[in-house]
Amino acid sequence: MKFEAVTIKDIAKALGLSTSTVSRALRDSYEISPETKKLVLEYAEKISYRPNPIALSLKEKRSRSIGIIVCEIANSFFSQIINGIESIAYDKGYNVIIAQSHESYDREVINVQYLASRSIDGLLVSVSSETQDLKHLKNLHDRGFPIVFFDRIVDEMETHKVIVDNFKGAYDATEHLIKSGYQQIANIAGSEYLSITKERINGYQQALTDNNRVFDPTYVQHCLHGGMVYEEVEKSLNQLLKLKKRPDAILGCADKLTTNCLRYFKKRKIKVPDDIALVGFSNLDLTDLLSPSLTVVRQPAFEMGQIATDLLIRLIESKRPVTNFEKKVLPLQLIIRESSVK
Amino acid sequence: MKFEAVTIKDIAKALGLSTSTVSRALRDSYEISPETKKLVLEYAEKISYRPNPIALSLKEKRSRSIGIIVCEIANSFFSQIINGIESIAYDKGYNVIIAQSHESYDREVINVQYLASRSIDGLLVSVSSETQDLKHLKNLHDRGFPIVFFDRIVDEMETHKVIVDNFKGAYDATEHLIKSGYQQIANIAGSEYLSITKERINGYQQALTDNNRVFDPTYVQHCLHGGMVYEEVEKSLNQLLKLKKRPDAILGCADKLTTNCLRYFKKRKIKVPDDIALVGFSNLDLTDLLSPSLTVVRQPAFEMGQIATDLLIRLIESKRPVTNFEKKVLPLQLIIRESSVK
DNA sequence: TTTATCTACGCAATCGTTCCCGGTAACGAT
DNA sequence: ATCGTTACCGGGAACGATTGCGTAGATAAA
Repeated sequence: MKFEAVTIKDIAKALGLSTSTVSRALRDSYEISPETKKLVLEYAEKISYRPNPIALSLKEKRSRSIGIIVCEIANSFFSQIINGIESIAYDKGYNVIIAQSHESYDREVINVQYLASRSIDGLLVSVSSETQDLKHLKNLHDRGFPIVFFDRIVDEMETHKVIVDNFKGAYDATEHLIKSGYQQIANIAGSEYLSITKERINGYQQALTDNNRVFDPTYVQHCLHGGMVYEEVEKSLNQLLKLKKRPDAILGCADKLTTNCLRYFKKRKIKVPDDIALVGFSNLDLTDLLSPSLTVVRQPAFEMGQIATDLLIRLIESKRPVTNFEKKVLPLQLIIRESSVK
Repeated sequence: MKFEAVTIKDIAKALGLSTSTVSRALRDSYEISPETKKLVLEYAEKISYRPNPIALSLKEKRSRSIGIIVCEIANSFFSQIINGIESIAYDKGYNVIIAQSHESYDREVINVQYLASRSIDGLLVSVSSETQDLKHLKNLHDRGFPIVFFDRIVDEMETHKVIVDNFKGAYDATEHLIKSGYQQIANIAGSEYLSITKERINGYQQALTDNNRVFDPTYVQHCLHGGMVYEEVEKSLNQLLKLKKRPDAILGCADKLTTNCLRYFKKRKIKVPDDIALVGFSNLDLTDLLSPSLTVVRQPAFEMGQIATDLLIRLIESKRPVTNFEKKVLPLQLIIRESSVK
C-alpha cells in the first residue's frame, strides 16, 4: 500500500508555474510577487501540502534527527532523561531515534552502526556496562560526527559530556549512613568499566576515610549488568553477608541494584532497616511507597537530557569544527526516608 | 559541522566505472562480471561505504521507519510494549520513532502531524485519555496510510487492533475480591473516553452481578488522566471513602491509578489489606516489593508490541489495499499477593 | 561472411526540493 | 535609440541511489 503525498510539482502544474517559483513562493522569497505568493500559499494550504523531509535531507545532507543510545528505556532514570531529550529536540525541530543496548556491548555496536547508517545528525550516548572498546564510537567521532556523552561517559574521547556529581552523591549517602550510626557499610556497585561506578566508589571511599573508617575493598561488590540480572545481585549479597564483620548497611549504586537488594532482603525476610539499612541511587517514582520507604540519591535526569541535547544540537549546527568541549556536572539530591534511619 | 559520507560516486570515480555499474555490483547483479564485482566490493569495504538510506527513501517512497504514539514511556507497561515493538521492527529493518502524548489530546494531534510529515511508513497508536475527536488519524487512514491500534483502541476506525482481554481481567480481579470475602468493591477507573476503561468497568460489573452483588455506579470513579495527576485520584478516593457503605476493596484500573491509591493510603495511614484491599492493573516489576505486596492484573505488554508491529509491517508491505482487518485479544494474568487477602 | 545472441557496461531518467543561472519584460535615464 | 535597473519568473543541475534501455564487442550459429 503506497501513500501518495502532494508535492511541489502538483502545485506547479495546477497553477501553471514552475517548481522553482512555487518553491520560492513557499519560502517567501523576495523574487516572487505578492499575488503569486498568495496564489501558491492558498493552493498549498487547500491541498494541505507538506514539504517532503526526505528530499530536503538529501539536498541539505542532514536529516534533522538525532540518535540516542541507552541501556534500557524501561528504567525510570533513562526514561526521564529521554523525556528531557525530547523536550529540547522537538522544540528545535529534531526528532529522536532511540536504541537500547540492554547492557550488551555487541548490541551497542550494532545500534551505533545502524543509527549512523540511517544518517542521523548526531548521537547521544550512555555506554553499556560491558563497553570497554570504543572504536565503534571513535570511528565516527574521528570523522567529525557530533557525539555527546551523558551519565556513563568515557575519558578517551574529547567531546561534550554531561554527568551528575556521582562522587558527592555517594559521599553524602555514605556519610548519612555513618551519621545514622551504621558501622559496616557495604557497597553494591555496577560494572567496573563504567565511569559512574568508579566515581561512586570513590565518593564512598572518601566518606569512609574522612570519618575515620577503614575502606575495605571486600565490602565492594560489582555486578556487571548493573542489577539487570538478579542472580548477580544475589551472589554479591551472599558474599557480603557471610563476611566476618557482617555489614549493617548497604549502598546501592544504581536503580535496579537497589531494588534487587530489596528483593533479596524480602525473600530472606531480612528486615530493613532493623537488620540492615539500605540507601540507593534511584529515580523511581515509587520509592516512597515501599516499606520501608527508601532513602535515595535522586538524579536530575530530565535536566540532564535537556542539557545534553542542547549541547549536541549546538555541535550539529556549529559552522566551524568545535574544539572547546564542556563537561557539565549536575548536583544531585539525597532524600532521607525510613530505610536508613535506626 | 558537516559529516561527509562516502557515496557510490566516490567508488565509481576511484575505479573508473559508472555509478550504475557500481550500484549493480554492490547488489550482486548478474550483469556484472565477477572481476568487477570483486573490485567494487573490496573497495567499498575498504572505504567503508554505507548506502544512503535517505536517497533510497526518496526513490522508493518509503522511509523504513514507523511511528509510535503512546501517552508516556516512563510507564512500565508502555516501555515493555516499546521493547516488543523494537524487537520486531529492527528485525525487519525498520526503525521506530517514539512520540509521547502525555495524555494530552493537543500533543497527540501535533505528534501525529509531525510524524506524518516526517514520512514514516506507518503508525502504531495508543490514544491519549483525552482523545475523542479522531480526525487527525482518520485523515491519514482515509488516504490509505497504515495504522494499527494497540491497547487503547477506537471503534470508529477500521484497521488492525491489538488489545488484552480487559473484560476478563477486571472480571477475574473482581471475582477474586468477592471470593476473598470483600463486600463493597469500588472501582478507580481511567478516562471515560478510553476503550480499556469501558471494557474493564464492564468486566467489573458483570462479576458483581454474576455473584449476586448490586452494581452501583457511585462506586465507580473516573480519573481523566489515568492516575498521572495525583489530585484526581485523591479526589476520587475521598468521594468513595465517605460513602455510607464504605468500600472495603478497590480495583485500580491502570498502573498509576493503582500506585496512587497506595500513595493515598500510605499518607492517611490506611492499612492494606486490613482497612481496605487493593487489586490493580499493573506491569511494574516492583509490585512484589511493596508492603503489602500487590495483587495485580498483569498484561502481556511485550507480546502486544510484537503483534501490533507484525500487523503494521504486513500492512505496510502489502501490495494490495487491505480490507480484512484483525482484532487480536491477548489473555492476561491475575497474580494474587498480599494486598487482597484477608 | 552475415546475422543472431550474449556479455558487460554506460546513459539518463527518476524521486522532491533548492538554488544558481539565466531570461524577459517594463521603465526611467541618457 | 540605447543602456541600466529592477521585478519577476523559468530552466536545469544537484543531492545519492536504482533501473530500463541502449550498445560495443565478442562469440556462436547459419
